[in-house]
Amino acid sequence: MAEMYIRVAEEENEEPMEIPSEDDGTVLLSTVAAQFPGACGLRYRSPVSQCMRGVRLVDGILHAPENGWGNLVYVVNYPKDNKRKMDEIDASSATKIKRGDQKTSDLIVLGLPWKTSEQDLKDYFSTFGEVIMVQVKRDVKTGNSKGFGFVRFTEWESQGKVMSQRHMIDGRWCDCKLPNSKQGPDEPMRSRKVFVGRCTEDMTTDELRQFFMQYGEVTDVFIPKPFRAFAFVTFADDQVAASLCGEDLIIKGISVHISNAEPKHNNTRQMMERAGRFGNGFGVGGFGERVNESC
DNA sequence: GTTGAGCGTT
Repeated sequence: MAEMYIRVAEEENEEPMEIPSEDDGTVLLSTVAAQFPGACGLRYRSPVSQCMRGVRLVDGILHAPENGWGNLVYVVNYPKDNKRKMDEIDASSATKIKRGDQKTSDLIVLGLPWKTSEQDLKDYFSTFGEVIMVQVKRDVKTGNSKGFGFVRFTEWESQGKVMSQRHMIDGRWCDCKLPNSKQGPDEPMRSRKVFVGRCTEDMTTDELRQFFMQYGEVTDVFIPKPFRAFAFVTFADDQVAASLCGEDLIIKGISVHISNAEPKHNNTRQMMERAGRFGNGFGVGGFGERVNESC
């Protein structure tokens, strides 16, 4: 069959575009979609009934009406017959991805000279962008640097640049990477409660409540006594809790890490208890029962 | 008072 084109338009009275058919007279949906992204089919106004008719579509192949394609103008069908909606879906998923990708996180700085201070770090990294947190990890007794620290930028671009190169800091080559606590997929969860790691002793329940209120209604704040450097925050909405998991948030200048409130352990007995609800669920000791309650 | 791959007082 000679090369043939059919006339296709976005709307019935718009200027049509000619779309090539295949050798057997059919038209591939993919060919239509190449010109009209998101297209899922074709329709046309029947010269006989004056009604809109759908074009037969089988396995991505559009089949001509009984009397051939003719000179009719075919109109593109979009999912739910609404192109604007498609655009909105695309836009929202795009921004969703964008948001997810552009969240900054703490970077671990490995290989620091013993003498490097937090001020040194801040001075150095500020050349890459606005720095909102630096830490040098030290021995609690001696105060000596452990030779590594953390840095957090405001801008995702700064973080990317810093991660992509080595750094000469006070005479040593240092590396900046995503810390282990951030690697790997964050496991999904349905809990309304989150674990807040790396709390400092001066953080009060009221302060934590005030801070986390910005994300949603807080129904409970629990800080273990004596001090254990972590806390639990429960939200009214599990989606709020889920959205915070994996994030590093800065409270009073301290970077805290939010994660699933389910304890991470590989204790067989506790795993059996959780999985099968063996025993009475109590007597795990410590705060275990608090972790599981209301989850 | 030392050191030089790692991972932040769960």
